[in-house]
Amino acid sequence: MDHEAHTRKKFVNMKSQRVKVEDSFGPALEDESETIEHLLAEPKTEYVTVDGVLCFDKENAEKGLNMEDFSCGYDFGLNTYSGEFRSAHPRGRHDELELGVLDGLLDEVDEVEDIDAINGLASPCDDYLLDIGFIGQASQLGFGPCEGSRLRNSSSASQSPGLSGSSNSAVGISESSTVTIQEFECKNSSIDKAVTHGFHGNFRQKKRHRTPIAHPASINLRSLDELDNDEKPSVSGIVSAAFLKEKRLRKPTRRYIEEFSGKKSKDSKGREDCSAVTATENGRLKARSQTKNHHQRPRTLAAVPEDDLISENQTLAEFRKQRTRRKKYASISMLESDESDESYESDEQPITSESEDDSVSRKRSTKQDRRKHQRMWTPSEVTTLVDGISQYGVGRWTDIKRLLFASSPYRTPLDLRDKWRNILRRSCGKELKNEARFLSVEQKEMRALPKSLVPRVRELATVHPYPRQRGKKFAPPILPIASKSASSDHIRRYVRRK
DNA sequence: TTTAGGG
DNA sequence: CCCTAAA
Repeated sequence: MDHEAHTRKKFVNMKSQRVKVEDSFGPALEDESETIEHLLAEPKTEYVTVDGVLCFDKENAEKGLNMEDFSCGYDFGLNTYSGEFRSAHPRGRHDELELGVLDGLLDEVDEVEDIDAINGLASPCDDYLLDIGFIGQASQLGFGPCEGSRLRNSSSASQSPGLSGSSNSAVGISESSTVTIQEFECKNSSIDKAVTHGFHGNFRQKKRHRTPIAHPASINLRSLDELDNDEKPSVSGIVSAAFLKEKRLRKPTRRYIEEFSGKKSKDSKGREDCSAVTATENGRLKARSQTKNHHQRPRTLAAVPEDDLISENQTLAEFRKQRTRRKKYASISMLESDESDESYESDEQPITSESEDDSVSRKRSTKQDRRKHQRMWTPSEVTTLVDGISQYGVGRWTDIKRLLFASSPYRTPLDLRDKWRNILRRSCGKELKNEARFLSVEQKEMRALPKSLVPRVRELATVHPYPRQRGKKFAPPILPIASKSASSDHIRRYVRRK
């Protein structure tokens, strides 16, 4: 009795902490399962997890699929979990421990996905991992060493041996289970699909279920669609659960169809390397959601690793394009190791990251990926740029980059050009205009180009009317240098501009 | 692949 | 900074 109450309370706390929702749970719930129901319903992620897994489990049992390792490890997690909660026997002696651990686990996760959780629909991946971990915990605690060991076995069967040692600590178990999931995910795509599907589908359907395995492709698409639409409904759990279900039925976007028509033929196992770099990718939306796996290493899966990389490269031509460009410039100058940050670091993310590191990077990548870190132009840089322009001419951005900015990989020729454009705009047009009104004097100083440069800039500006100069109508018609041939051009410009 | 322009 | 069209 006491335990029950205590349990509930703890859970409520836990949930509200994680989802940051006012707990609307009824104060007194008759039986345990009821309680669980509510708890799960609120932050629909858990709910989904359980359902999905259960379904999956059932599916496995019925179909007798040959996914031993996965279904094994997973089943246990699930069975354990559901059993634990439905049994209405919180098992006094485990209560404290369990809750503690769960709490801890959630905390841990919370750190990782903080904001996402608030948004109601945490990014699927996060949930994914979270839930796995959660289940792992539950199983471990609920059933004690027995189940724990089984779980461990299952995971160790397909996973690196190191994890099998963590039989006793709850953390160890959860970790191993998590790893197992990831493992199989990159190992067996069909399973992956099925599971993903299960996770995001079947909200209220405890008994009936679709046949995930039967149509891996469609499922995959659908679940990916889900991933794609990470516009997170900021609704409370219950509502969004329904909403999600609704959304689930939407047909996948064209992009996904295209993208995975090629991919699914080859088992889309590891998507690691794309995930990390999503920051710079064009189709950012989708890739971001894949950040979950990006740390899994090839190691145990001798069979697959290359394959997926290839498919990845094939499908992400754009991305590759960008990346190669960056790499090129990176190779130009390897110095300034600490300056070449995100952009490059992300390239080798899969290698350096660990399980823990994983969460950190994931957080980061989900956050700031809209723009690649904006870097202020230092006066010296500006000087260099102007130097380069006067030296090599306007428009030779690549040359200038290569020769003068070789040491700053983050400045692409494009950046140089943009900067020049800005400089010009400022130097010729109304110098200060209105833009800097809110800036302090210091800031203005900082922002304004070095005085020594102004004359040069002006000079260059007169020589090379870069964009269509609006401000510098000082010497527009004259153009001492280019009298005839170019003058017509300029005239045309002026005409057109107006 | 690089530049130019527009956003 | 980002994106695209042109070259």
